[in-house]
Amino acid sequence: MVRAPCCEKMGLKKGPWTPEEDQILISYIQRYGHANWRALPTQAGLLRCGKSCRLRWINYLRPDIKRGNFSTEEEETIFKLHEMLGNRWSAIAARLPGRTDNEIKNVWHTHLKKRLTQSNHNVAQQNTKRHYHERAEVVHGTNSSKYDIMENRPITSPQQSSSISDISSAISTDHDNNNNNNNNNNHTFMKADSSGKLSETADESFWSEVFTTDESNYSEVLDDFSAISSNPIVQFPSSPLVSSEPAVHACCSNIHGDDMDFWHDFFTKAGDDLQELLAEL
DNA sequence: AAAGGAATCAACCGCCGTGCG
DNA sequence: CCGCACGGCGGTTGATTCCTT
Repeated sequence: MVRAPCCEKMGLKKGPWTPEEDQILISYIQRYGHANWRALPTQAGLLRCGKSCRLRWINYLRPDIKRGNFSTEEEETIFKLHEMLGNRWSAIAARLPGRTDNEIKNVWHTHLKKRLTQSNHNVAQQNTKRHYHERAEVVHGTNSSKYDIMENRPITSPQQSSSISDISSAISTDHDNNNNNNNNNNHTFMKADSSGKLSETADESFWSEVFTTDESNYSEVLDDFSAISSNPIVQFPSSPLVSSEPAVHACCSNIHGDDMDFWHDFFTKAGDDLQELLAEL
């Protein structure tokens, strides 16, 4: 049996929602839930299509929506996640409790993108290969002068810092200073060894920079990577400050044959020493 | 105070993946 | 397996508000 035709557009209202419509939608969802968006407006007595009802609820009427300006911490998180995920607004929103994809998208296009452009303009994009070479040394522990053991993170000069860290510091240095201790665990990334046990490895900025060296869309790369790995570790961490790179790192241990060659080439773009790093995995 | 441009953001559009029949 | 409805998503629009001159 074929389903009923898609929403009848005749007579359906468009444009801004009135307070009365909002109240009808809120009351209905509170009482009956929203199992079927298409049927909802008819049952609730609204002259709207299901999509419009869903959008209104998701982006505006939900009780857990956080209104108001984005905090510095939230903006910083958006920068980091956008660097890693691209325009996957729903994925970014999932890591920002109370914020919607639409809201984040708007903030990005109205505020943050401009800041990013300005930041990129100011940051020198020089000596990339040398930079990753040094970073690889850090991972191998052969260049302790560039690695703060106590802080478990590399020491970078302003000229070497990534776009992510530049943006972050541009937004706020106080926040970082106040939260360094709390965030230390988030900056420490893990990888799986041959037994599947997690062990400590490079820090967050290291992996961010590895992946941002490639001009291609990071999210596509990540998707490809996840698709070829059966490692159950491949999960997006729940904390908004933790990127997906450790998961990518972890699933290297399951990659063989042609796939291994692909990723070998991919990492080669970031510097010859990274070949050794991948070989370790 | 008025006009015009810029910024903001709610809402729509169209596409895509998924699941049902 | 195919076609369709549906939910979800990202891109875009346009009305409104804010700012500058």
